[in-house]
Parts: sequence; structure tokens; C-alpha cells
Amino acid sequence: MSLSHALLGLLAERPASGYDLVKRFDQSLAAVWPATQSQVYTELNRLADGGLITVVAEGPRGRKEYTTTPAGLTELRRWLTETRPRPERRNEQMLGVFLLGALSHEEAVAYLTNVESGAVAEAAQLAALRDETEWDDSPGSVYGRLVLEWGIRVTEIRRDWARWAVGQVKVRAASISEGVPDEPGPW
Amino acid sequence: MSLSHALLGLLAERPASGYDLVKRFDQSLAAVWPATQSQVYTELNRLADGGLITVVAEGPRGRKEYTTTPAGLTELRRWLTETRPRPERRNEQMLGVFLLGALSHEEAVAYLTNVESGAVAEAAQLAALRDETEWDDSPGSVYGRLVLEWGIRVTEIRRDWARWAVGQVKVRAASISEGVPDEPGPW
DNA sequence: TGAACCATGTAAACAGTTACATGATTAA
DNA sequence: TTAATCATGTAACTGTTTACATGGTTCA
Repeated sequence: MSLSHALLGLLAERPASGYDLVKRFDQSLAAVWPATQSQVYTELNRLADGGLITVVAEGPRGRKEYTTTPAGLTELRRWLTETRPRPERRNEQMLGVFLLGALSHEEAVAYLTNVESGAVAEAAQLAALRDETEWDDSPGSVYGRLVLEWGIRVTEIRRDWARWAVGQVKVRAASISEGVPDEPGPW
Repeated sequence: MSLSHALLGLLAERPASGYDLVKRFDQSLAAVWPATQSQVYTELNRLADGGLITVVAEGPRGRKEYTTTPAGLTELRRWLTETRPRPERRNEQMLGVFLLGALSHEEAVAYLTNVESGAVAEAAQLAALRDETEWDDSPGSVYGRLVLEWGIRVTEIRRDWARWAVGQVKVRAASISEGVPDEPGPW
């Protein structure tokens, strides 16, 4: 399961509590593997039961700091080197595009325009994050930077694709209404 | 739920049985919204119970052909026009990249090289599909074509990104071992 | 002393996967 | 007559989301 490996990886970098981890999921990791508070705490207990992580410190308010055990690190490394994840596909936005035949051309264009403006906004946000973050040579920083760059590139091509797609739909709409134009030419 | 809307959309195009729909999921729709046989049949019964689809014909071997009802079409159109899906993020491959700090530089490079070769293979497959399919002006064809183009573009930038990322990791590896080179220069 | 934040947990519902089970029809 | 294909369904499990529940600590 990916969530457990995400936790193993984060705890291998440095010890943290469930509370800390939830914040890291909300901030940096949300982009590739979102997880809720509920899931994180449940999974931490499961990993601790399995001996892949262990409590290294207890703090106020019942705070428990975990770290990855040698067994946990072995499992993480096995997962990273021996399994090849199929590139995850599930994309609700593109499913919508696939079903756009149920709408008028105008509505389809609106859908795609919405995809475009969403991409523009997100690209700006990600680029700002890239520019405002102080990157260093630590693994978390180097690989986090790679993932962020991936996010930026994907968002940019989503924007470009949406613009192209709008054009495609308009061409189709025009060619269909060719014989019966709404507005005849001036001659 | 997305699966139900996918089914509403497919059945709005033309009537089909569960068996037909499973095949369509495996073929064209797998790229954006995979679904299992088990899921499809269960969901069809749920949609029929809710009056969003209805049986229009029965065939041999208990075959039931469904079509989308007016209520179903309304719901589909509402979903397409009124909900704005957050661009789905969950990406196991990129989660792996994020956690690459648990591996050596060499292993990390191997991981990224694997991402690249996977993308190369997939891009070839998708481009072949694009070139071999006979596209027409039906909505299913037009919008299917848009989604396929999206898949091709994403795959191509995954390939390019992976090449760039390998370079980035090698630069880091080199700068870290700078003071202690394995192979000293010839002077 | 009250608001903001720190901190962990459980329950219920929903979504998705894997495996099993059954049987009809068609074509070699 | 038997293998391939058509066709539908259920059960058990795993993963994910939403909501609820509880209480400690810090700071203005």
C-alpha cells in the first residue's frame, strides 16, 4: 500500500508525530498522495504493530514521535526498487472530457475553458512555490524539487492542451453548422 | 461518484449491456477511469434502481441492454456543468520519486530511468492507437481523440521530465563526491 | 478565561479490487 | 462434445472519506 510507504519514507528522513505528518501531507505531499488525518493515525498504529516504525519520544498532549525501524527501511527500499507502479491514470477531469458529447458545443467549450483557467491558476501557484522555497541539497529538498517540477510541467501542458482542445471543438462545431450558418456572409 | 457518470455517459451515446460496457472500460476508458467487471454490474443495478438508466432490451444468456433515462441525462449534464473536479493527483510513481532519498544515487537514477523507459513504451503505444484508429465526427470519436491526445502529451513530458531528472540527480551526486573522487584526474 | 492550536483516536459509509460462482450459447 | 465466449452476479477484503469525539497546552 502506498500510504504506508509514504509514511515510512517521511519517518526515515526524520522522526515525526502523526500531527506533523498530517501537516506534511497537506502541504507538500497532497500533490501526489493525499491522505486524511484519520488515515494517517490509523496507519501509524498499524505500522507500529508490524514493527516497521517505532515510538522514539513522547511529548505533551499524548504526542508520540515515530521513526522508521531497520525493518521498515528495508521494506521501503524493497518497494522503491522492486515494484513498478503502473502510472496512475484515474483522472476525473479527462473522464468529463470523454463524456462531453452529452453537452452542446458551447457547453463543451465552457468545460474546456474551465480546465484551462484552472491550469493557469495552478501553474502560477506552483511556480510561486518553487520560487519562494529555499531549496538545498538534502534528499527531501532535491527530490521534492523534482516532483514539484513535474507538477509544473503537467499543469502547463494541461493549459496548452485545453487551448488546443477548445480550438478542435470549435472547428467541429463550425463544420457541422456549415450548411446552415447562423449569420450568413455579407454578400 | 464518477463511475456512475461514466456509465450514464456511455449509455447516453448508445444502449449497451454490462458485458459491452466492461469491454469499453478495458479498451478506451481504462486510461482515464478504470473499472472492474464487478463494479460495472453492481453500479448498473444501482443506477437502474435509482431510475437513471433502464433496460431497453433483453437478449440470450440473460443479456440486458440499458439506456440512459431523461433523469439520468439530466444528472449527467448537471455533473458535467456544475461540478468542478479537482484535477486528480494521486500518482504512485511521483510518490516514489518523493521518497527516493531512501536509496543511493545509483538506485535513484535507476528508478528514474525506469520511469523514462516506461514512458517511451507507452507513448509509442498511444501514438499507434491514434494512428490506427479511424476517427470520425461523432462525439465519442471527437472527444475520445482529445483525451487520447492528452494521454500522449502527458506521456511525452513524463519521458522528458525523467531525462531531466536523471541529469539533476547525477549533478547532485557529482557535487557531493567532489572532494573525494573515485577516479582522480590524469595529472 | 477563552480562543487558537496541538494531539490522538474511532465509527460509519463509500469506493474499489480480487476471487469465486454460475450458467447459456456458439462454433469448431 | 467440448472449448471459447457471452453474460451476470455475490462475497470478502482493502482503501478512502467524512464525521464525530475527546482532551491538553499555550498565549493573549
